[in-house]
Amino acid sequence: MNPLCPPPLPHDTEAALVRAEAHCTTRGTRLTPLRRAILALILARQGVVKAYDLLADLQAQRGKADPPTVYRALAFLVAQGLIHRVETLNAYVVCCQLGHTHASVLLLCERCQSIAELSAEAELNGLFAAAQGCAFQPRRQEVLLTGLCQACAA
Amino acid sequence: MNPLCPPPLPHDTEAALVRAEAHCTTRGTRLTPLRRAILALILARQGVVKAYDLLADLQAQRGKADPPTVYRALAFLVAQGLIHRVETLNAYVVCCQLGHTHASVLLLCERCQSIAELSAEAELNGLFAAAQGCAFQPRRQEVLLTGLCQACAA
DNA sequence: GCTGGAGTGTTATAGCGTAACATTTTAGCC
DNA sequence: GGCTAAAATGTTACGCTATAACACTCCAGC
Repeated sequence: MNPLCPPPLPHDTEAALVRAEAHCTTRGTRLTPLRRAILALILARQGVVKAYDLLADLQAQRGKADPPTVYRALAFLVAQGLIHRVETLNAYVVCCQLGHTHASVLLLCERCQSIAELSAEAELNGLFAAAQGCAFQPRRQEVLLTGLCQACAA
Repeated sequence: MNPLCPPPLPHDTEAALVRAEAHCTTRGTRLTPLRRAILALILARQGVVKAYDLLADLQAQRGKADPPTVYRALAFLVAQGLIHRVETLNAYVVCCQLGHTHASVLLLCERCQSIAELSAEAELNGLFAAAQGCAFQPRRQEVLLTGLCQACAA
């Protein structure tokens, strides 16, 4: 049982898109061609992606595109739990566990900038409990650990 | 033992400045007049502060000021552990526990935007351990819980 | 007094994100 | 099929956030 998330590189883009489509259908939302295209671009970049990079990609594909187009699609994908926003980087990563709303912990390598996703339900629940102990009602979390990935630490 | 951090409002600005000064002296760094002034402005605003608000304050005080002036001071204060940067908000808050490098967990109320700071060493250590279990070497963390503060939940 | 480094001033610009409104597309209904 | 309301997208313009690059000042230590 490896809690680390994805096979970091060889995303199977097609399969991921099919899964995303099913995920949206289940939720009664629509993965429109535009949204699907942008998700595909994110998957194609395999890692952390910036909005304006996607904008450039989209412009390359279609000749013209403006920021709101990208940002709206990103907002939708985040809302569906298909991608995560990484605040520290002003960037986005694909979620590796769509379908089951999970507590995400992101691991960012400060050397190679790679991102992995950790499943740490128990630890996060501890954190939530601690907050509740202070009469704070947590609803969602943003947890980013910065450090060295296995490869870079070697 | 209340893990929640500060008396939320009545910061004793003078005392905090004195403490900050001592903190810097200990570390061999200099809380220059400019840095001190900006820290004072942050303290005066009692809560989460945006860089350009500080810029406006500084301009009001001194007639002229430019972004790098503020950002350099903020970078210094963050480096000294005197304030925290809140990525999600592109904003800054005073640290309530200067002097002992602590693992900060921020609690942001999504209704009134107030920020509190939680001491949850044990839970964070659990998180670090989980990351290390995946051969990731964490160095620092950014943990933000969003939800409802005691007042707003009532 | 010279020098090097830290701190600050100044100008310009890059990067990130959204408001507001127009237009098109879609789904549901008669 | 045609109608309507809501959702989605296109388009324009702009505001906020942040940093690069270079000049200048100040001060400690020799």
